[in-house]
Amino acid sequence: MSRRRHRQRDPRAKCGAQDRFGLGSRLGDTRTGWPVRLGLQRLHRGAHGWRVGCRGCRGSRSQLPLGGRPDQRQLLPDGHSIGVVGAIWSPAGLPHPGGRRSDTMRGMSEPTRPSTAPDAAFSLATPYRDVTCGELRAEDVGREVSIAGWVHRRREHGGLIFIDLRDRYGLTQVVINEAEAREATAVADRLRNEFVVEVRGTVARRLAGSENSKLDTGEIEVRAVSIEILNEAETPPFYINEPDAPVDESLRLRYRYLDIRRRPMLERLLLRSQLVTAIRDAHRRAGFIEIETPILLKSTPEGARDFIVPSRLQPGSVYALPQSPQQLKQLLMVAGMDRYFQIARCFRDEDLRGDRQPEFTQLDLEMSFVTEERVMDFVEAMIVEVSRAVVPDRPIQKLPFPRIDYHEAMERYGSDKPDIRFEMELADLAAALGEGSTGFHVFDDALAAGGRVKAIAAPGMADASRHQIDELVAFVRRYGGKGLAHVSVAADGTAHSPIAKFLGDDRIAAIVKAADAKPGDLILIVADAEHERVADVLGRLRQELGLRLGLADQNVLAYCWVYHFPMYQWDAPLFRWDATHNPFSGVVPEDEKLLVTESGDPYKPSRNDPAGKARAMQYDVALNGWELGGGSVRIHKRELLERSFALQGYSLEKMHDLFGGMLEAFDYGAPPHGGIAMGIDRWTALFAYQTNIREVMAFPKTQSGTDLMMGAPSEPEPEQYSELGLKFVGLEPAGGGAGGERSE
RNA sequence: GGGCUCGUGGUGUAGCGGCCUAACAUGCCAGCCUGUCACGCUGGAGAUCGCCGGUUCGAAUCCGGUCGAGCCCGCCA
Repeated sequence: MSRRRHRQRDPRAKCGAQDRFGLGSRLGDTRTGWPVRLGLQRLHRGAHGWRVGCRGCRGSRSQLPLGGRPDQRQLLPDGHSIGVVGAIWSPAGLPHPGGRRSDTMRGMSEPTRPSTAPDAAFSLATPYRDVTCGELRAEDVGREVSIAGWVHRRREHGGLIFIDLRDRYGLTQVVINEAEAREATAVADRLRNEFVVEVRGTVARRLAGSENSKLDTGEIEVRAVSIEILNEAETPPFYINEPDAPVDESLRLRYRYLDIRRRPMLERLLLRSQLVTAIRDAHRRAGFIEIETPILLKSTPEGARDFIVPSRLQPGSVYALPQSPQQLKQLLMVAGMDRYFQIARCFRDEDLRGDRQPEFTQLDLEMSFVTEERVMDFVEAMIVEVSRAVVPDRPIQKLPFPRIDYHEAMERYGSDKPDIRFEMELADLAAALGEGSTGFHVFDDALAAGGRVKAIAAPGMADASRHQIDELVAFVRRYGGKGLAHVSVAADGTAHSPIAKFLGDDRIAAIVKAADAKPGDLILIVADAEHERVADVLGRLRQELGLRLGLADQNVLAYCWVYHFPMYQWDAPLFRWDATHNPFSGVVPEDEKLLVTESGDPYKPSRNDPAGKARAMQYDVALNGWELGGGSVRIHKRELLERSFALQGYSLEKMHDLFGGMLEAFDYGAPPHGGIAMGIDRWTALFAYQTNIREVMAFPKTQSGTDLMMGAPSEPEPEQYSELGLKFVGLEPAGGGAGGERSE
């Protein structure tokens, strides 16, 4: 059984991006909708043979032994297309042990396509239906079927009533003819949108000329013999049958179960399911095992705020929900699991954003006996495989992914998650401004204080209006920039700038050159005594302009790595070094000697310690300007871990209180290990052309952390307080109620 | 903790000091219609403009507060 192409009228199809995201590309005809890949050019190391099968339906697989080499692709008379669908690995084998990177890529690049269609062995028929609303075709004409679903729309023509019946799988037109089915007509008269009904009838070809090419089931209709109302429905609070009708989001959240009936949410949840399926498949094939870790954990003070769960059995004590399974996955490496992964729910009690929810999902993985390169190689190959499987139509900008040193990323893009879909890189103007005073005190002051003057050239913005410039200045100030100087390069190549009278023409010309500005460009200059601020402000400006000016191809997936982050960041008020990412991150071997203090006492860190220069074996993966994931190779030796923790301001005692179990475990033979965590919500959102992860979550929370559907959070019952030995303090006397301040 | 935006029949919007006894589209209800598929036609019901207070002869419209939602800064190892 092949579940065929499901395409519907979708007004968003006018938008190329949305069209590409349409179901058609993924739920495509399993025989023809799947783009043919020319697959493996040669067998990579570690593989035991080719896996051969129908590239379309993935059925009838056979295996060829090592050495055998099937033709790329062969079409069989029955329509199956035989070709290489993958490689056979030794049991749970490593796809490319020690393989070169190119081998890695090739080895993992054959996607196993996740499908939401069930296998033939698992019928969707139930006592209420023989078929779903998406599967009847011309060849089914004459069948007597029972079909169930929601009333999508009703069209009445006197004695003739049409019902579009909807379920997850599609839309099928039911016709009720008063002359043929008097009782069914009486029932159909009562039907309203979203009623749940079961229809019995005969599949018939539609009258010539009345086929609907917008529907997969458009060649046929079900002529109703009888209709049973399984459940009536209130008129919904918003349109379910108009996918592009705007609806206030809080209303959608309050009635999320109705929102999910709508096509766009359904599509996104399907996409998410496919993503997770592809992830699981890629990991299984690479020898990873999926292990669940506890949700009730021990609270640690660092990082984000913990969600706290009071313990009834241990009154006065609390569990914490995991911010990530970080320590547990490292313990699994100590436990010898070698390769672990998990689709893990994580919790952080921090303020929300469009890309941040209090609970979210990570792909969490860890590998033993690895180096940074080894982890990045695998993760990259996995990402490529998953991307090609889930969004096969979207090109990946560059393979292998660019690997950019942290400092280089900050220099060139002003961001540790650069959007490399467009250029507009940051240019340093120090050399162009020359020695001595520039004549413009803003620049002079910045440079004299050891700061920077940097610029970007915004293409085509030379004749920006005063209003536009003001807007950019406001933007810059929002992120702590003091101001924004600009030089516009006219079409004839001449440069104009309000600051030309200070700098002089020579310096302006040098700036144009340094910024690599073309005629028509607008050079935007930020100066600050703190070079981090210059990078941050210009980086944000670059990202903003890249999107506003349409420089970024919405369809491209531009993955890149940023690696060798600084190990620590000085925390002035607390007088200690904070781990920039993960307190367990390892230090780059040649920087290990830097993990010392000026004072000589490891427990007395100070601002000028060599540790400030140490680089971590830390890598982030960015996608189109979003931080998609981050990880590191960890410290696996207790001595070094203690030294690092000492710099981070932990006394030996505190260390043992907080990480005692972990440190003890490291005494029992911890292998070198490293891993990464990736944001599943963000990944899905980017795949779905969304900028808000709520759009890819079934039941998200509002920006104030409430669930508008369930009414969470809510005040506990008095018995719950007493059982837990809790007492709320500081709530307003009456009507404080839900959503009040947290109390421990 | 802070800044900005929004809140008008079921839904989406218009109205932004008197012309509003609040408009439009859609939905809803009723009637007609035997080939529609965003069916069509006719008629009808439905909001006092989130809430509280103020300014004014007069407030949906201005001001203050409050509640809710969104975006952002801080925060998020």
